[in-house]
Amino acid sequence: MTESMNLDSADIVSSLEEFDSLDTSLEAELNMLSEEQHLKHTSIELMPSVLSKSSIEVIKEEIVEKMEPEEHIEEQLMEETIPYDNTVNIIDSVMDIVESEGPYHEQDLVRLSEDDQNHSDNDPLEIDHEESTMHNDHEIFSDRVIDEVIVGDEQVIEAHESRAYDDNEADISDMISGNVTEETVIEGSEVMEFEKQEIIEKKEPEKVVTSNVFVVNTHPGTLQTAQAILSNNTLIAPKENKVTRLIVPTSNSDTGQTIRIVSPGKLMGATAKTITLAQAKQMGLINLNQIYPPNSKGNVGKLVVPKKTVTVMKSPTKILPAPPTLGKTQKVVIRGAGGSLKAGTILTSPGAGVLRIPGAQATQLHIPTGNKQVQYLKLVGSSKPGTTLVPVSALSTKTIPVALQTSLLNSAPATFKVLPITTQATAGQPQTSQTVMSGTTQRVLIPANTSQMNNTLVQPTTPRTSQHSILMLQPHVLPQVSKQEKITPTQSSTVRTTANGKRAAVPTTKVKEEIVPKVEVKTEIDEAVMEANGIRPRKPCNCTKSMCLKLYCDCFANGEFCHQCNCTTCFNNLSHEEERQRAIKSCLERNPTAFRPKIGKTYVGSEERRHNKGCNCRRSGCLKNYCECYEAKIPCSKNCKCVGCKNTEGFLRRGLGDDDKFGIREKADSTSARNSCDPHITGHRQVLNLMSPQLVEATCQCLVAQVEEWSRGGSTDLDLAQTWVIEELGRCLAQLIDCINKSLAQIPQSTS
DNA sequence: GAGTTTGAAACT
DNA sequence: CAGTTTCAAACTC
Repeated sequence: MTESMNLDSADIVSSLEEFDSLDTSLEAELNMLSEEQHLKHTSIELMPSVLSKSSIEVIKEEIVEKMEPEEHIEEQLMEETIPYDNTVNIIDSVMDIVESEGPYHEQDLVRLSEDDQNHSDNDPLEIDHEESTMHNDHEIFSDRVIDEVIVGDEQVIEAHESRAYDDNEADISDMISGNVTEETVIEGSEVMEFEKQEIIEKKEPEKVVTSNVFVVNTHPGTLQTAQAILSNNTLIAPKENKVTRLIVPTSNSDTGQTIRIVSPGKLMGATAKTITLAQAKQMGLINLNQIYPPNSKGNVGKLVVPKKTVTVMKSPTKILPAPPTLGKTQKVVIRGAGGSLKAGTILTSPGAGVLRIPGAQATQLHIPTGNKQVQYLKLVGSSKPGTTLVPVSALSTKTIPVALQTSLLNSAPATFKVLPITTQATAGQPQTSQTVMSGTTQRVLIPANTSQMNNTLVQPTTPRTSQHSILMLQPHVLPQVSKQEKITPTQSSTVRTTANGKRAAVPTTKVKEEIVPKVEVKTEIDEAVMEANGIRPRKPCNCTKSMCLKLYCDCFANGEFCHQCNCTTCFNNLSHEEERQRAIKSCLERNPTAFRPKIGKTYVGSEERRHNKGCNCRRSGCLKNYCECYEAKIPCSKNCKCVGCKNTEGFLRRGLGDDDKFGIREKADSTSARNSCDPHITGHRQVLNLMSPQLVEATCQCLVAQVEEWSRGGSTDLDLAQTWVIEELGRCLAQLIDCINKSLAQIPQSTS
């Protein structure tokens, strides 16, 4: 990953943002047009071709006509969603797409990422077509996710209404219960001769006609196909079909027919999508090459695979620990070429389910940014013994630049378990090569073409990837790793302290290669070295009364499941996910930022991290670990309300005399690694010392801390992460320059 | 390891 | 918002 990934991520984010408004508009439009129907049914509406400009104009007029007599609806929608004019703009946007050729442009409905475009010729593209909903600004996660499921030769787009981590009671209830309230599937598949014109031309409002469009119940374990009822030019899916699959004849895929998916939504009443078949084709949703001919049974063809969905996600504004996955679908996108599993394929597994990938296929896993559930990928090679646990660090990277090695996937299908574990994974999992820790997670930086990665994961060979991969492993697996794997001397790592200052960490990260410099540090991964470096796994908690569901519990406060703790009556685990979610909600109600890092940055240009809330120490002088500031190895700030504070030295600025809150200056901790500017060393020697590897390392620590902080904050905004890192780099450079200047200014004095 | 101290979190 | 209680970690012996 690296540049390509960055571009890809940026483009994805951009695309999502661009589509957000359109999606919202479409929803508003559909709300107006099909309000009555979609309140009761999951329906699929077929519309005449809108591919031509004139047709679009017609539709535009129809929309206007339908909107005008319903001013109350319009007003409501304008309040909650978009201005009316946007609806027209949507049509224009659709028209633009129809008129354009090839991959999208920025002004189009969806702009393809660079990565996607690279594969657009041959590979269907995955775009999550997520239903947009109107949540308040406090929602934590995007509320809807569309997952694409591959079942054998079939692929289905499922539109889920995912959990909304929100203050909204209903949303929280959904979140807790794990309900999936909406699943809509479009699929071209085994279809009898489809008489499009017959359907379209039947416009008698109340006439019910059995169509040749089939709605398939795709509930697990069932595959009940029923002919959809055609009513008022709308195909009404059977009401009991919670998950429906529209079967469209292949002959229609290149027509101008419009598929309108109308599904009941809980938050805004109804949600809907309109996609023309031709548009879908052009977008890659429908790949004609994948339309299989009817089989020997005559009217049953194979499938038209809508390979693309479009996901619109709102940037999360809250962090939430380890969301539940019960009843949810996990999605992993296979990138890269090779085999029958083409790039862009989206694999899903229900809950902590299993993804089965045909052998020798995958080259890269992509975790959608909105998929908060997928935090670990447990790669279980059926063709090889052992498993590989691949944690996804709060989706800080959208793509796991980890290829599934061919050998792992050869011949027999590999099994991929998506484990909804935050940080404390199950012990005893055989792991990969060298690991380093990052607080609750550990990252592995794997040099490209490392032959030692044979049994685990290797870097994809696609040219857009860089020479490194990241694996993030749990601290507890380190001993196992050290026993199983040989250390690669060229592996890179850094040592730093996490945002909350409580965890020693040695992350190696390539989240933004061009931003985060690498520091070569030879590391032997064993506990002795870890301890010597001040690295240690997160401490287990000892909670006895809080059931680990209050912020007293560090595990819970850090958004982690308890694992190998000494706690009693622990509810901070998957077995008590419902209680846990309630507790999370409760904490968030008390303090919306409860799960955000306590240690944050000051304003741009500032040099230090600081405790966002500040401490309130009275007796410790802020010189014991009782003090959160001291524990985090940062000086107390103006945010603190401490009494008799002696923790006033600035991080990396000790001795510079500019950060003494109370004029008291005591060395707080001799073991602290925060001092990169020793005031006792002056002159050229000081300058040289300043330019030491330690300083570089410290700088990297700060940069990595930014990424981690961003990650822990639950944000999926890569631009924000980049901004943070750049700002931090600027601060570090400013500090360095400041130190050098001051050192140079002391040279005449020291030498004289 | 038991008891004490401490301060954040939770509660009123 | 302030005062009090609860809690678990840090600390001391």
